[in-house]
Amino acid sequence: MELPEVEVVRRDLEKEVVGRRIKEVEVRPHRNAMRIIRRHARRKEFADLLAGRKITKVDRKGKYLILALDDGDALVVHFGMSGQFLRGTKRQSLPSHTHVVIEFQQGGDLRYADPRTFGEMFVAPADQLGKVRELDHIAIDPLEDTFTWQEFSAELGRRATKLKPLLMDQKFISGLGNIYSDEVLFAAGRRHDRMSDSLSSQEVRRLYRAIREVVLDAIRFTATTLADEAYVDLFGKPGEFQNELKVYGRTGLACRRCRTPIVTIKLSGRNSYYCPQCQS
DNA sequence: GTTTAACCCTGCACGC
DNA sequence: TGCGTGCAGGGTTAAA
Repeated sequence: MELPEVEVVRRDLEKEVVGRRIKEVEVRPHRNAMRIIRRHARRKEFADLLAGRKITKVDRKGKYLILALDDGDALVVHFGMSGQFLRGTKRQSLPSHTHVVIEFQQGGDLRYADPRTFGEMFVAPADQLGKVRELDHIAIDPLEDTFTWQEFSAELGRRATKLKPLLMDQKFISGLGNIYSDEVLFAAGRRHDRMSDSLSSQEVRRLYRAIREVVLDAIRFTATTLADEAYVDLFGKPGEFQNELKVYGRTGLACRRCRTPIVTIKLSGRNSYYCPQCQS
């Protein structure tokens, strides 16, 4: 789950849970639930920090969600690759791999399910929010106003590495993962293995524009739901950007721009898709 | 500074 | 039908 998916969920949460007061939190008995709240020693410790609190705001930092609470603490959530929030009610049975259920006073609940348990959630106390290790190294967000072409260009100048791992590096720019970095590179006409310090200023500008464009487009199409992954929004509805993908997952299919078959290669354990004709 | 691989985990596709 | 194997993926960490 990458920036667009997290942002769509954030917007849903803003409408659905901001202003609601938490009645009770259940951390499910299965041992994997403890993996999700791994920063807390006990189920009760996590639940007690949330009970009685009202959710006042939902922010996003890279792929992290930050739910602000009325006592200044914050519930920090990362979906890993298979985590999801679902809106529900007490009468609805819990989906399999549900690890946490947040019940609201005004009725209804919010479930966190995550089969592969790469996701995580924890309560950060108000006085430590600024120094949460996972959050403070996160680089600039492509949706922020401060993400300018000048800023991007300057940051790029400090590195000398292959473009794809650089785009996926959350300390360089936040929010891009395997899918969107491939889509960004296609939109920019650059290959995954082009060295970042070999780009002309024109190429840098095109890369910058591609990042903004792809991320905004993906959000507009309510993010990407792949066949083997299960991203859905708060109400279980899949995204639609998978129909707009230009290269990701399209091995052997004709490039939408030039009809050349899309190629896939293995790059440090991750699949990379690109058009050998359009990208250089 | 950069690069690679291993690790965490489960569901699923595949071959036999 | 049923088993074993390998793969996917984000982020961290250790090692090269």
